[in-house]
Amino acid sequence: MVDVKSVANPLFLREEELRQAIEMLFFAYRDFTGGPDEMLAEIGLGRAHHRVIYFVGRNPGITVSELLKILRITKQSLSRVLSHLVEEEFIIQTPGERDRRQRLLTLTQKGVELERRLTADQRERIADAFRKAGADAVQGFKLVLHGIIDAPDRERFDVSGGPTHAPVARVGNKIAGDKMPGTKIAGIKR
Amino acid sequence: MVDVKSVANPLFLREEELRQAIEMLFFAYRDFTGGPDEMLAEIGLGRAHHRVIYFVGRNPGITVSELLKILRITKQSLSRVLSHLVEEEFIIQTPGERDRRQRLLTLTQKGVELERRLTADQRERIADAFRKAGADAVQGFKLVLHGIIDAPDRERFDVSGGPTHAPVARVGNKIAGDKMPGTKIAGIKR
DNA sequence: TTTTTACGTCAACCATGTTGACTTACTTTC
DNA sequence: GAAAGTAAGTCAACATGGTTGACGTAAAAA
Repeated sequence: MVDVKSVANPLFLREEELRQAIEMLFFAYRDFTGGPDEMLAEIGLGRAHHRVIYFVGRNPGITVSELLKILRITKQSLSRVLSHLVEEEFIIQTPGERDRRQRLLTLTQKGVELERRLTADQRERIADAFRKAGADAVQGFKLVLHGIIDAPDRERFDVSGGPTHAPVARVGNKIAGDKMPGTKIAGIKR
Repeated sequence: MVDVKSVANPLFLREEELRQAIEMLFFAYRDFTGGPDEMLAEIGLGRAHHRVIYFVGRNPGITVSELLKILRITKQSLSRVLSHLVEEEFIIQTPGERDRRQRLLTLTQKGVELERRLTADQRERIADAFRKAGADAVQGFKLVLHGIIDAPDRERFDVSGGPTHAPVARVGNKIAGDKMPGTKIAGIKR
């Protein structure tokens, strides 16, 4: 039989569609973090360490306060994981050149290796999903995620639709102004 | 100038694209849970309570063990939040008819109201993102998320591309067999 | 009747978040 | 050059929500 609701009541469909998205986000995130969590547990680290390692790896020389803005946690909370990572030599701190109050954070070789192992798992999961879904779906995926992210962080991402069907070398089209001089943040590298 | 890397080294682009997706997932989930978290804090509840309320609301009469499978936490952990929710009369437990060992979970009116308030925030965020991105992007979004989710839970979702351009009344096309007789789980309602 | 299952409970522990108060070193401003 | 502001760290106390392990009760299944 025909599903009456979807024909007679578009509002139900909308509600249903949105709930589906909410749930998929829940399940996807749960499974997305599952792999790394297991690896981390084996070496006595947690998800919080992963996040720090990830964003330091992504933004070498990042300052503590920049990292705090990304993670949206308190410095006391960060301190716990960060000092552990420094003790265990996954991360080194070097005083800033221009401002010597800053402690610039960088991964050590050991840190880089761990980061690779952790991210490899997630990258593979995403890559599989991308492959199955196809290039257009990937573009849609990014567009929607982009819209879900709060405005201040949204501009970290260029989602303007890279080379899918007709690869075009986009020349010097500024997408987001650098808010933090001297430091490129999460994913905007041009 | 043209970005040399994306032209000369497609592997770099791929790596870059995957990392971008990883980060967007992080930011999106962080912001996606932010709204409800604030509301919950005001009434002395946490994200864990939200998840329970959500999935009970979605699956009225769900058993404890089914809920545990969805949440992937221990029963001791669930017990803490669940018994609180029962005490505060957001949820009622009724013995199963066929199997009287079971405690079937249902939202009270108070529970339904809270669920609405919490989910409204998330639904609005998703709806905005969907509106901005367009129908095709939404379909891509779902397809990719679907691929990210582990196989066992994947079949909770019908992602076959509903009515976007040409609405078709799909007639009795079985998408996933019921694994749990008598109980419809998260998003599969036909 | 025995065994298995669904659910609950007590206890201890851990990871990771919070607030609040205070310190140190360095930079900026007047 | 002194005062104010800022980057980072620290100590302490607490909350939330996960974990393991052991044990109990009632009902269903073998």
